[in-house]
Amino acid sequence: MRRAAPVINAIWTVTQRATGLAKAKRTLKWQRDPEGMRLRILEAAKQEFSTHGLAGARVDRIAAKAGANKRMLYYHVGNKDELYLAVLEGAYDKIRSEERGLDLEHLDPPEAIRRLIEFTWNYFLRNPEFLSLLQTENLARAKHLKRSTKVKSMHSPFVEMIRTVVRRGVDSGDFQVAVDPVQLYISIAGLCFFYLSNSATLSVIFGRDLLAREAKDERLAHMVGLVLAALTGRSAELFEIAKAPKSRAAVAQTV
Amino acid sequence: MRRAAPVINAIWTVTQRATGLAKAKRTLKWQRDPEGMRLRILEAAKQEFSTHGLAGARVDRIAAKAGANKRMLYYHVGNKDELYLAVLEGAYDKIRSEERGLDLEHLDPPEAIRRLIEFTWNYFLRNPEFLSLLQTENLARAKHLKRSTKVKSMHSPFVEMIRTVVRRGVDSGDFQVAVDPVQLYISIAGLCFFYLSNSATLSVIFGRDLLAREAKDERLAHMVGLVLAALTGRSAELFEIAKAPKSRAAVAQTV
DNA sequence: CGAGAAATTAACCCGTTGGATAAATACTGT
DNA sequence: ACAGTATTTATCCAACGGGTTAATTTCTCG
Repeated sequence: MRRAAPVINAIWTVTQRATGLAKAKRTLKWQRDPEGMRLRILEAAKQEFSTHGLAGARVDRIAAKAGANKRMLYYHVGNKDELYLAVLEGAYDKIRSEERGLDLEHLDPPEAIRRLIEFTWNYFLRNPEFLSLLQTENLARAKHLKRSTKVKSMHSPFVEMIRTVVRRGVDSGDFQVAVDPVQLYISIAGLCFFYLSNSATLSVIFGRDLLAREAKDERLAHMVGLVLAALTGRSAELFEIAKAPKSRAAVAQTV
Repeated sequence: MRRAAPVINAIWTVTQRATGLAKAKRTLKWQRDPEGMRLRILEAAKQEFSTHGLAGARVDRIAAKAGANKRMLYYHVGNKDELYLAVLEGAYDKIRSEERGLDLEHLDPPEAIRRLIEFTWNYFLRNPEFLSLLQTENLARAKHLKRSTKVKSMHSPFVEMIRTVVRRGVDSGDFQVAVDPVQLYISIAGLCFFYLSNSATLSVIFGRDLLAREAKDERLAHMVGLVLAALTGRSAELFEIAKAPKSRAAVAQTV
């Protein structure tokens, strides 16, 4: 916590006065900005909850990070639990909206699956807080999520996407099996999620940095190869295609 | 837990006096049992840390659950952090020892892989606290694990097992690719881990109980099918074999 | 421009919690 | 049996942390 709220607001104020209003009649100690404040609070809370978990999160730290007075959290959002739930809902909202942007319908089935895996992988990489929040919420046995009608109404478009892609793949002969789309969805998410969410312990156990550039590339190739091989039945080719020369060398080394 | 320390000790004492020593000269208020005490403390701590996480765990609750005076935790193990690390080390020690008991060498490769998946799945099912502890530790970015020379020296025998199994499978023609054993290990663990550790949120999202008997059976079948199909290249047959009639119906329904 | 509402700050409250201190009791070897 | 040590109990406490109360300041609109 580098700095308390009033300071930030003071800075803003000074700047605005200097540039915008020329000669202000008196010194403004702070400035109103309810929407901005709410956003800063939620952003700060997201950081705090994802790095410290629910119980480990500190309300004072959230306030400090948001450049706000602690009272503001309760004024704009609610108590710690409500704050946490708001963050969680925001996180689900965000991923759902990005998921909707992914159009798999016009791709040929194997390519669609590849895209799906890549999206999931990259989304997790770009939003590590999402992973942490899910971990935290599961540690709490989804206690809060269960009370959220908002999240429950946000259906992922992926299940339906996968369903049609798989159907098309089976019809075209690309795929050999009509997997349950929910299972496949969970498998893809799981392959990505576990590697990233557990990278800290796994890195210690294996004595190598799983988040290094090469390791991540290799992992993506492996996952795409694994899933597509299972669906198409052509493992050899797929694994080869999936792997960059560098990665193949790494495999040879460890195998 | 069921009973507080003094009570347990009192009961023990009474029993022993009544049966063993006939007429005890005076009433014992408590009994010494350093080893037992330590075990009870660690067991209670495991429960507490796995259900509440590190920050959410309460030292007083651990003491109560262990049937001990709070002071005992510090006397026998150490402060909260040391207690947590001891629990974590115990958890790793346990899984490693069970892993060592799994002999895959004499099985034909596909069967070996199936056994491996089943073991992992069942171990996670039987030891949900292990999953929680890992989640907690990863939330802490493995801060404690990094300091544990003990855990770092406990190498999982699985990587080597997988390496030889894969090699044998490739040689025999059962497998089409020589996957990196570490990647495969992580994938198998991930498929199992994610489903179980995130079952709470996933169950809410999908509106179905992922821990119901049938759902679990179906999941295991799916995972075995997926991995073996990828390795052998014979997806259709494997998925069919893997699925019980009931599960197949479920798939048909959702596909 | 000024009064009332909205937003923000400042200060405090009080139960909780990890940890510590000291006293009491049980055990062990001699 | 008894002295010395190991184990356990009984209290205490200072800091922390979530939440609240009350005062202050800014903004809006008639």
